[in-house]
Amino acid sequence: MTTEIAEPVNQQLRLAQDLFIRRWGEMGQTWGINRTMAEIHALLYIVALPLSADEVMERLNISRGNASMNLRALCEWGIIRRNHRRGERREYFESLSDVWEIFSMIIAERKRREMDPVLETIRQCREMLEESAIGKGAAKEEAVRMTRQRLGSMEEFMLVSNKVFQQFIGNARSGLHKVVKLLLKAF
Amino acid sequence: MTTEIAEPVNQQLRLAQDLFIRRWGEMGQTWGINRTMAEIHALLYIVALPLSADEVMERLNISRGNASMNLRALCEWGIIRRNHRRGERREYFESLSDVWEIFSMIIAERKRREMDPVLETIRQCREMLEESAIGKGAAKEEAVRMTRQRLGSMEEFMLVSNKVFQQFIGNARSGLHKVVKLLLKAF
DNA sequence: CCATACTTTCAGTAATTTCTGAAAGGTAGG
DNA sequence: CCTACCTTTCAGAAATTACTGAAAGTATGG
Repeated sequence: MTTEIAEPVNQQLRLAQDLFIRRWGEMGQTWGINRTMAEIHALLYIVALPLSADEVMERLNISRGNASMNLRALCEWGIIRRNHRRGERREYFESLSDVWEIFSMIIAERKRREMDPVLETIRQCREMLEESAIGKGAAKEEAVRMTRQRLGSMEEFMLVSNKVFQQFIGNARSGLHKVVKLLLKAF
Repeated sequence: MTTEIAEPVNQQLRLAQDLFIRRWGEMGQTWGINRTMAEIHALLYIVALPLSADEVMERLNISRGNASMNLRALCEWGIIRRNHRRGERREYFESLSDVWEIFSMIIAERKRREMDPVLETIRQCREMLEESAIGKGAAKEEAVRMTRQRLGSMEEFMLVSNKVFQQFIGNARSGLHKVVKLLLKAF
């Protein structure tokens, strides 16, 4: 009974989901995330159900290998979860449901992978330009002073950003809402 | 006189700058910015001086065409500026000096290019799933309800984020410092 | 400890992105 | 309106990144 009535609805649902998935994939690309990975996450998020690798590969028209690798990467980012069912061998995957939590995970991971190494490099650069490394008089040279100043500003900016992100992460869902309210009131 | 003393210093300065440039280029890639574009910006930022296209291409070992295209893209992002000198034909380029301002520009541009289109798509998806589009009973189907709920959460999240960014942008340098202090005190 | 039912890996290939260099396009001064 | 000097464009080449599919790996129930 349900099927006869539901068919056009399911079609429409599918269309809407596909639209979202495609757009999300495009956005991912411009943020350095490969399109398929973004699409898989969009799919799991939008259907709001656990899906097997087979269902994912069929729905997105991708190979088994591709699905497997990207599902694993998404698990490593912590934004989808593996999901065993007793009495079944097949594994299912589902997206975290809370958007705030999803973005916390992404921010935390990006900080660790990308901000931290840059901070380390800046520290190294500053060491290379210390008086002890290039001589006392030399450190006063205009070009050196300029570069040191720029390194300092960037370091300060990134340290402050990191602290802010730390707060976000530490406080996850309720914290984020709180932060936002504060921000909006502050101006 | 200066040159004899300064030579090793300049070498060391160059090394430190190159280290920063290379790392910044790597980070750019993982954020969806091509390496050369990130490197050019890193160079202009770190030397804190206007450079000509020729100087850029020589320093980074890239072709004239590549330099030209990426310098133009950076200008479009608003994070470097063209710089004519009276009595000279050659153009010079320099980075914005304020890190907070640089990131404001980047955030504003990304919002416009990437967040806004996604928001538009979400609105479209929700329309496709309204009662008027699929029938009153159908709208109650579990799968439809779930997807609508997810679309709604994502839209809310992005709208709030956009508002926050708006504030950042509108307030630029002093505003950002203010925001940060508030945030850090809030917990 | 085998058969089954899945998952992961990875070498080769396809698709995409980025870069080059030469030609065409400005433009300012003469 | 030329010449000298720079900048931009873009077709083709190079480099990078993503994907496939088949073989190898793993775990579970009998």
